[in-house]
Amino acid sequence: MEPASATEPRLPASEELRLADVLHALSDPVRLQIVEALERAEAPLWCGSFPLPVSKSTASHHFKVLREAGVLQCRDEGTRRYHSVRREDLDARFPGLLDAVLRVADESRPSR
Amino acid sequence: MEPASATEPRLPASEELRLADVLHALSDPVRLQIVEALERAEAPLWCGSFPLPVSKSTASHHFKVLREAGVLQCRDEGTRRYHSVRREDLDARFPGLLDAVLRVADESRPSR
DNA sequence: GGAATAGTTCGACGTTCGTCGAACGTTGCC
DNA sequence: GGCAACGTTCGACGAACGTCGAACTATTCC
Repeated sequence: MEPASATEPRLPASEELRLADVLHALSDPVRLQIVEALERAEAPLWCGSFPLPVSKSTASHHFKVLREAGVLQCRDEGTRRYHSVRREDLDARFPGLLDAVLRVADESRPSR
Repeated sequence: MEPASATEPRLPASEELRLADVLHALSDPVRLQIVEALERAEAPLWCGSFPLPVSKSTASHHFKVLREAGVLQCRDEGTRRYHSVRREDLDARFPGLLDAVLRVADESRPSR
């Protein structure tokens, strides 16, 4: 398949974001952890810049799910792919959703 | 297994609600439709009181998923099992989450 | 008792999911 | 060029999911 022009691997437009897709993307503990780490950080992070309890290929898969649901966007720089949360698009389409998810994410993770 | 004392088929306590479980429960279109209908209605509804695009056994399955995630509670009355959304518990544990989901659910369903 | 209604449970089926290691493509650096 | 770092893709695997119809239980009403 397309060698992936990579820098913009088909993100859904903000009006095309589907609630069920976003909720599904956020319903996995590893992906929740990714979104949380990304939001906690001030600057975009690349895939390998923080620890995840899964292999490299699995992590790549989770990032892809989050991108395709419209939760994350990315920007390639050299050999790294920097990810960040699509805050504005998500807030415009689903007001309050991400806030509600992130507000509880950090307290619910350790107790799990 | 247990013939299900039925009226209270082990709902998780409100402090035990897990975010990933709730998000997963809400990430299916049919279940989203159920929650939406229940919230739209003023009184609790029983399973067969509104149309769903699935069979009776599948609908029963979805209600069970929603109950076990802690999204719904039920009360048996005669041959009917009335369901309602656990509004207060959800709002206490995940403030704003249900509001955010339901705010967008009715606009995203027809356009889907 | 018998019939009707409401919901659950039980296989069964095909699909999707999460996970992995191995192989591969890019990019940057020596 | 060669090599290392980074991420994706490709099977493969078992587990979980969504769906169905059939059988079953419990309740209500005649």
